[in-house]
Amino acid sequence: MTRAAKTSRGTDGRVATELESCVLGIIAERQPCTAYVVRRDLGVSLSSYWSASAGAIYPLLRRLEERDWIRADENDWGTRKRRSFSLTRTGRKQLREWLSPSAVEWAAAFTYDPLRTRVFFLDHTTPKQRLDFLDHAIQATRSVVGEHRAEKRSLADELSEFDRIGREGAIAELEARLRWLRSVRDHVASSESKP
Amino acid sequence: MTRAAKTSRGTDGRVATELESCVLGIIAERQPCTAYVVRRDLGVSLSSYWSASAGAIYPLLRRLEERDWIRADENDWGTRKRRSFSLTRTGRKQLREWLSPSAVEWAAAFTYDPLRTRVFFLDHTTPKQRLDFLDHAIQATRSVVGEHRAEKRSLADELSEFDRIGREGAIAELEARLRWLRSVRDHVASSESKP
DNA sequence: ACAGCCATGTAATCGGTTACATGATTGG
DNA sequence: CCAATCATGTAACCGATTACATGGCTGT
Repeated sequence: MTRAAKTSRGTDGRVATELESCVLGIIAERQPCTAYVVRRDLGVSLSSYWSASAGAIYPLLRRLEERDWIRADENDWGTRKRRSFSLTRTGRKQLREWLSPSAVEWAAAFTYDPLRTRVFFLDHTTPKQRLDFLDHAIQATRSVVGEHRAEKRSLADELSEFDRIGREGAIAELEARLRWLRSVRDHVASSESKP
Repeated sequence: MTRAAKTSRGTDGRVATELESCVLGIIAERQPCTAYVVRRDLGVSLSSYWSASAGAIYPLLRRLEERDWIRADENDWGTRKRRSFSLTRTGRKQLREWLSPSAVEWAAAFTYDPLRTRVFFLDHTTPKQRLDFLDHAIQATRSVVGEHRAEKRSLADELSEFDRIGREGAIAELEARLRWLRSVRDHVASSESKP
């Protein structure tokens, strides 16, 4: 994705990827916390964007540590170490930078929706396939909205204020997508029947 | 992002990334066309997601050629070759696969919005910074919506049906995001004044 | 003739993915 | 005790990014 500008320049000139910043945020919320907690939080968060795979997170945490944005206390746990991370002063600064107006510009311009991308090319299918695609898209989106709503309800009590607000935002955007898909479907169906 | 599943399995078992599929779509629309045209089309398309950089496109086209999804006729142009690409039969099949219901599931689940991601962590800023962030976000989103509207209007005549529809979708989602941001802003402002 | 854009590429780098390995803990 | 799950990592790969190099065309 844009992959365009997925990084934002921080206070010390260092750049952080979105994922790195997001992890900083999670650590801020849960510190001191382990890599595992970071992964789990990331997994249940809205963003279906990152896989939260170990191969992504562990090296990332090492990077953050090297930059002195996070610090780890080690306590033992069997033969292995168990490391709990907290933000450093610089890390907190970096996080605030990520949440500052200066970072907003490109974030606001960001739009990406793989369903919509496909719609652009729908004229390369037969009318029947088109309707088929749209019907499935509507169905799938509906069910995703449902899941989000259910999850929000079931988590209701344990969600922080901004967690709740964020989830509402995701639902609102999905609903807009759904309304649009329906209008496309209607349009296609009607231009179908009377040409 | 989930980066997760940014690929979809095609008819012959081969997987294609979203970008690869998207390029197949562009070639279908413009064939025979050069790499440069592909890049330009991608650049003006809605998706701020890809940079449409040469370093992405040229190797990608080579890949598609190796898989026999596209074919190039070469005509000379000075000392260099100028290659014009068209879809092969397999390529067309692959494109239709990408536009089939089976690909819809994960595409529908995909949500990502860097502004929203940030809102999740807004409790790690001061109240003042929060409002600042939200005001800028609203402003930036408003202006992006404006640009899209203007562009749609100015291109009106040369847009294909689904181009126009796709752009409307992008605008609709941005407007939903904007409404949500405003409600967040109001909420934050009011919970601010009477704590 | 030269500046500036159009156009085609290559090289190095890097973040994130999948797949794998392995140790610790818990529940039946 | 054994299976399942919790938890911590590593290795190989790969698509996309930035930065660079270079050739051809166009207008003044």
